Amino acid sequence: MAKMDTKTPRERYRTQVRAEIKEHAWAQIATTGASALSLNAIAKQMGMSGPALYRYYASRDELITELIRDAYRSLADTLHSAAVAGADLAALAHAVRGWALEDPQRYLLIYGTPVPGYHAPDDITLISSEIMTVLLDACTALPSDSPATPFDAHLADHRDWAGSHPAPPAVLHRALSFWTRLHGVLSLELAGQFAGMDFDPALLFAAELDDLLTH
Amino acid sequence: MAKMDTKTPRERYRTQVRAEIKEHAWAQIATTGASALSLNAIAKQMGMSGPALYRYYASRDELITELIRDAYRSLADTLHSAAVAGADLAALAHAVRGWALEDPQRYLLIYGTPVPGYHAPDDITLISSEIMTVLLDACTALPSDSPATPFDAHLADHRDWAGSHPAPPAVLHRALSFWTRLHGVLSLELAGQFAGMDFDPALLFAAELDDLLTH
DNA sequence: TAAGATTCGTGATACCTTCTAACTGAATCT
DNA sequence: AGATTCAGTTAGAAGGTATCACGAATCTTA
Repeated sequence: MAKMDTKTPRERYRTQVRAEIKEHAWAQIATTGASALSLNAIAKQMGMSGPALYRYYASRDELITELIRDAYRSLADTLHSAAVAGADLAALAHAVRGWALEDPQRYLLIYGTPVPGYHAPDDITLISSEIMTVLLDACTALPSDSPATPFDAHLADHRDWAGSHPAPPAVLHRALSFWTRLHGVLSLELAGQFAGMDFDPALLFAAELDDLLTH
Repeated sequence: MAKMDTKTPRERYRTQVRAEIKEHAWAQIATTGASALSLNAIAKQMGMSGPALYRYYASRDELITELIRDAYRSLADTLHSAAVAGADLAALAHAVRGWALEDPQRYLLIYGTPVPGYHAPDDITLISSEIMTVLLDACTALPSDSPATPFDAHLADHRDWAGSHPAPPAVLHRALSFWTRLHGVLSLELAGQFAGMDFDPALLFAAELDDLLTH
């Protein structure tokens, strides 16, 4: 396919610098949050002066978009490799939780408060549908004996988002519940909303997951 | 109690300007998000020049904190008056959803991505416990026939956050599930994560609520 | 190998932002 | 009436994004 030798040394240098920029960006985001990300600060940390960074990323937005893309990619890969290793829905849930706790701001970059005007490029939407596919597969593999709800009927007519996945409405419903419920616990935990209360969020997560699997 | 005459005309003017500043702030937040809130822009919109605003709010953080406080207050009032009007858990859920859809950024200001360093003042924490109390009351009023889970046992020993509320562990558990599940659907909807998929989020919300009430 | 083209990094600059400081003028208090 | 308080102004520091023009290093090509 492509030339094996990672192309010219200049491009190698270029991609390496881009990677280094992203590493500093992640470090900064982890401590200050994405909204306070400063290209200037990154440049100084790397020993070069301000505008030099714009040779590698056209704008702050472009860098953040790339970070979002990488975050999605990382989550999709985590789930995919878990699924390949034979993970069931429960294992998938714990994989997501582990991934989120590894770097809370990375999770929140994807699923947290969005900037009103921002629209993710199509390739990112594609990755998110990859994730949904893994989820749907895992839900399909689960026995489903719950009665059809009104929402199930609605989903029978609104299943474009599942692409060509042959899952029945009940499975689509389960996938959505899985997503929203675990996100509910996880996002509140990561946002620190459970801070004062001293119960263990992991147990709430487990309880929600159990309820999801047995009902 | 206090002097009825809303105090001196100067203080009246002061509080009126503070209110006007907050109104402009909310308008700005609704369109640009809280992270892009600009004191300068607000000042210009009000026909006064930049630094004048610092007579009313010592810093950008102080203004945002006040907005957060007002948001919490508004949500607490909404829930409280609904409860007083005899709302059950389902009605409470719809009250929350209505309140959130009224101004998505206001909801996300409370429950969205937090700034890592930020710590809300105590009086805000107090309002949030007010909300929790209304929720616990509504959960108590509901029949509860589910078997005790391991998480229930854990909650029996970690119930400080419920204050002096006499709710049994199963009710505490239900309140937490109520909170996290509805937040799960709501936050993903408000964040636009359901954008591509064309199902109706209201029906997913209703389905989650129904599941919460019947199981 | 030498010339030409490309690309990297720099400093200068424009225009934002938050926020402090010094000053003016008007309203309020004594 | 005189003193004080307080709103609002301009100026400016410090820091941010982003563009531009220029020197310097490197790659390509003849």
